[in-house]
Order: sequence, then C-alpha cells, then structure tokens
Amino acid sequence: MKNMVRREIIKLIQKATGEKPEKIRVERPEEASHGDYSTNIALQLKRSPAEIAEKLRSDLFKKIEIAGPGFINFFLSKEYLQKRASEILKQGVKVFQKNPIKKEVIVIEYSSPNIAKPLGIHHLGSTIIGQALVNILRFVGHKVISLSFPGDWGTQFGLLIAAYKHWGDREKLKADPIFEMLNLYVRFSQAAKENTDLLEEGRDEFKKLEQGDKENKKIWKWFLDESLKDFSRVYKMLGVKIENTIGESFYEPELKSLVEVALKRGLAEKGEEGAIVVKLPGSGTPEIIQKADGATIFTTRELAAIRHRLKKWHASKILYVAANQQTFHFRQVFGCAEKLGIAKKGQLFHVKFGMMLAPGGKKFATREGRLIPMEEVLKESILRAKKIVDELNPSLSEAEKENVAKEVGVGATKFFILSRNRLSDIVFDWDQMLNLKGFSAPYIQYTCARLNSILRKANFKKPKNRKVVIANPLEKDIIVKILSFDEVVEDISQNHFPNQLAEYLYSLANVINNFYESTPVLKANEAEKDSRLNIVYLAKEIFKTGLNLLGISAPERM
RNA sequence: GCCCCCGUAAUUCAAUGGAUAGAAUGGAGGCCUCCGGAGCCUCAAAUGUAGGUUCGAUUCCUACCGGGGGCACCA
Repeated sequence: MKNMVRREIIKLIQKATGEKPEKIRVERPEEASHGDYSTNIALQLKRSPAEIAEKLRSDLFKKIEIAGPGFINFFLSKEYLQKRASEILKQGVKVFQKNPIKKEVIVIEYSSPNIAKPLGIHHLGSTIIGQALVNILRFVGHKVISLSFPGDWGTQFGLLIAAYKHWGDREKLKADPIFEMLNLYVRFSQAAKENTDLLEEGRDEFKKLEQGDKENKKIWKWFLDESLKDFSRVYKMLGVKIENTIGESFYEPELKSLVEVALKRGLAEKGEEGAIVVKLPGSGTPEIIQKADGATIFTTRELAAIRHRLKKWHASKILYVAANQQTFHFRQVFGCAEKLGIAKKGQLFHVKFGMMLAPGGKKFATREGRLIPMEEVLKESILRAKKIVDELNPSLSEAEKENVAKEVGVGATKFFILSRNRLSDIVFDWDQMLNLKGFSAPYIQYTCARLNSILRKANFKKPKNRKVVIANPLEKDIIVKILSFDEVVEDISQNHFPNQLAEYLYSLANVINNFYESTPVLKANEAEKDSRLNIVYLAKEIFKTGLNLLGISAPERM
C-alpha cells in the first residue's frame, strides 16, 4: 500500500527532522498506553522530543505524547483509521501489494534434495521457509524466480551406479524406485566399509559417466527421472510449487572452461596435492574447484550456477535457503564467485536456519540412509488431524473431513516450522507440532472458520457499504492491526524472518477472538451490524491472505 | 587447535539497543438464555555466571561454564 500507516508517519518525521527515512524507526509498541505507533528518533538524534513532536501535528493523530526517556508516541485518530479501513473494503486486500521500496529480480534457491533418496524430514525447513519467502517477496512486488537445485551429479552417483551393477534388480526398482535406490545406496556404503576397492570402483563409474559413457548415462537418467517424479509428488502433498528445477548436471559442459579461465587469469592455482584451488582473502582454507584427479566438484557447479542464474533472469540477488551447517561452504563459494568476477559483493545471501533435531534435542540419525521421509511426517500429521476432525465436527461429510484433515495437518506442520525464528534449532515434537490449541495454524484456521460462519449466516458476499465505524477499543485494536499487515510483510521481505507473520496472524486472531466473545455481530442493531460485518470480513481476508503467504490454506469450515 | 551458532518460566518458543522480558503447552481457578468451547478471562512461573560499554543491555564487547555445528579433493 503506497501510503501505509508507518510510511506516512515516517514521512512526517522526515519533514520535521530532515533525517533520511531509512534512519527513522517507527514501531508498534506492545503496551497500548504507549500509543499505536512510537518513535525513538529524538533519543537517536539527541534532540528535544517536545520540539520534534511540535512539528509533527497532523490529522492522522488524535494525540501525540512524549513519554519515558524521550519516546514520541502516536495515537491515531478514529477518523483516519476509518478512512483507511474503507479503502481496503473498496479495493480489497490487494491494496497491500506491490509496494517494494525498490523492485528487484530475486532468485530463491530452496529445497534442493539429492536424487536417489526420498525427500527427508531435514528438507522440511528449506522447502517450507523457501516457499514462504517466494510467496512473500512476490506479494510485495518483486519478481521472484523459485528454484530448486537438486544434487544430481557427483561421485555419489558413481557409487550408486556401481551398486546397481552389483546388486540391482530391474523389476524391484521399477516397482518402488525411490525405496530401492536408497537400499542400493545403503548396501553399497556398508559393503564399502569392508571392501575399500568398491569406493575406487564407484569413482571410476562416475568418471565414465562424466566422459559420457552410454550405459552409465542411461542408468543415471533413469534414476534422475524417477527421483524428480517422486519429489513432485511429495511437493504436491505439501502444497509447494517450485517453478524451476535445474540440477547440478546441467552445468557439467561449462565446468572445464570455467576452471581454465580462472587459471588463465591467475585467479586460481594448482594446490599442494594437485587440485586446482582459489585462494580467498580472509579465509585460511582455499576452495577447491577441481580435484587432483581432474574431476569436478560441487563448488565448481555452484559457481557455474551463479553465473547462469544472474544472466538468464537478469537477477540482482540470489537467496540460498539452506541450513546453518552450510555457512562455511557458502562463505567459501560466495568468496570464490566474487573473486572470479561472477557475482558482486552483496548479491548472494545465505538465508540460514537451524537444524531439525529429533525429540530430546539430539540429531536425527541420517547416516546409512536411515532418514525419516517427509511423506511419513505429512501422513502422520494428516492422520492425527483426521482423528480430531472426526471427534470435533462429525457433521461434516466424509470428503470434507478428509480435506479439512489435510489442510489442518499440513498447515500445523508448516506453521510449527514457520513460527520460530529460523536461526534456532527445531526440536521435533509431534504433540507440540500438532497441537491445535494456542499458537498454531489450526487456532488461526479455526478463528477464520468462525468468522466465515458469521458471514455465511449474514448472507454476506461483498461489503454492502464501505463503512467501518469504530465503536469500542477492541474494534480500534483490530483495525490498527489490520492496517499494519503490509508493514509486517514488508519487513519480512527485507529480513527474511517469516515467523513475524506467524506471530502477527496469531495476535490478530487473539484480538478477533476477544471481539467474538464480547461483541455481538448478527444481533447488533442495524447501524452497528454493517460495520461489524465489514470488520469480520476484513479480518477474514487478512487471515486468508496471510496464511496463504505462509503456504497454509484456510478451510471454509472445519 | 581454530571458526560459527545457541543458553530466556517445569517444557517448547518470542522480543530491528527501548518503556513493566511477551506467548504457547502443562498446572490452579473462572466464562451470562448470545454469532462454532479447536474459544475467552484470571493466577503462579524465566534472561547460564562474572565484569564492561550507555540515558537505557535478553540483545553489543571480554572472560568463564554448558550445548550444537563446521574446518581441501563430500554435498
């Protein structure tokens, strides 16, 4: 929204102080007595708050107060809030969209699983956070390229091909490709512990693959296709839509020249044991871009990918939604990209997040392929949700119950991950994740379903009039919150912390529930009824939009 | 050994250097002929330790204690 409330206030402060807008911080205080908005600009500038406040008079505000050590607190006027509310009623929630400070083309890489293994629980973080960021950045008006970069190349596929040649069973593989591929991989790595010649064999198979060996290429392609098919099946279940999938293998043809050019320009050199390395300022570890045996390595493919993405889409930024553990790797790759002139400083960002830990706070055992498939997690959530729907709302049809179970189960799982500050580790806990009370997706979905129910009973399709008349403090709270929706979304588009949206939606649900308990809508007198229906409608729209940004759907009834 | 991240209530989490550290679950108590009780309200309960920086520190700096991750031919 061009004239979002916070921006209007910032503009006023800018005029009054001459300060640059990006330096002016205006926040929504938690404590109601501190106003609807507040600024500490006087403290920052060490100027008299009274003097600044004097220049801020505007009909936006009912009053301006100086408080504490020098805060300026703003109390918005009812007339202004009502005016803004009717603007949204007139234009719909889309007035909140398309307001980036500066429009950019942004590539977001997320999910990026390895082929020949099922999507696991450890992909949940990247996939869900990545998709939410895609949605949010798009909502505020950026052009966003959603991209997965599956690991479909490298020595491990040599190992897999070797395993297939030893023990592969065509029929079994056809019946359950993902499961069998995983079995082959596990069997191979166990056998390789006893017999290290196997590893050598695997490396040779990869070398053959790199050199274009027909048989190996055929096996590889088969595995690749089956894997991608399986990924999209699970993505669909998860409600995730990744529009571009470009695997590592895509960059194979250009790797040799990339290395050669780097060598020629003196940016890379031969390391101690024959590998080609790039020395990085500020890092004690040089980054290998070609192994001593001449084979390529992940970093090289990453570099080629960066070059390709920036060029193909004219992107100004690439965001990598990937776990904390990869911090070192990305620092190295980004450093290389800058040194080789592939990317400029500040174009590459690692959006990191914490580990997914098993109950008890221990690491999930993923060694030897004993990983927990993502699908299993989703199935379990849906199953648990189904039980609850059966119990709580038997009046729904079976088909409807199935559908609600999906939306609630998957929604709860996503919300569980998105509601935390992404930097901290997530301890996986079924009971907490599928808790439908309190700070959870079902709580918000339920709140929304009740609002829908009111609108249904009132036969409300679209607002009849575009008027909101604020009649009590609760209604004012709700309107102020609704108007700040785009501020939350804008913040996330810059800091990439989707938990702020989760928290926002929860707090809106909380005030709306208060309103629901205390303020009659259908039984209100005619004058108040229309206004309250409009408030209910606005809140419902915000829930729907906000949940969708997080990748969560809101059932009409549940 | 070096580097990075994290220590907040019984538990799981919030808090761009801001005002009385917010929630949820669990616990204790309550909710009127009224729109869906998956709801609402009330109560008890926390910043690992010791210093420093400043108007102000959970946040920044230093040391220590505790947990996790990473560190050249894996991705």
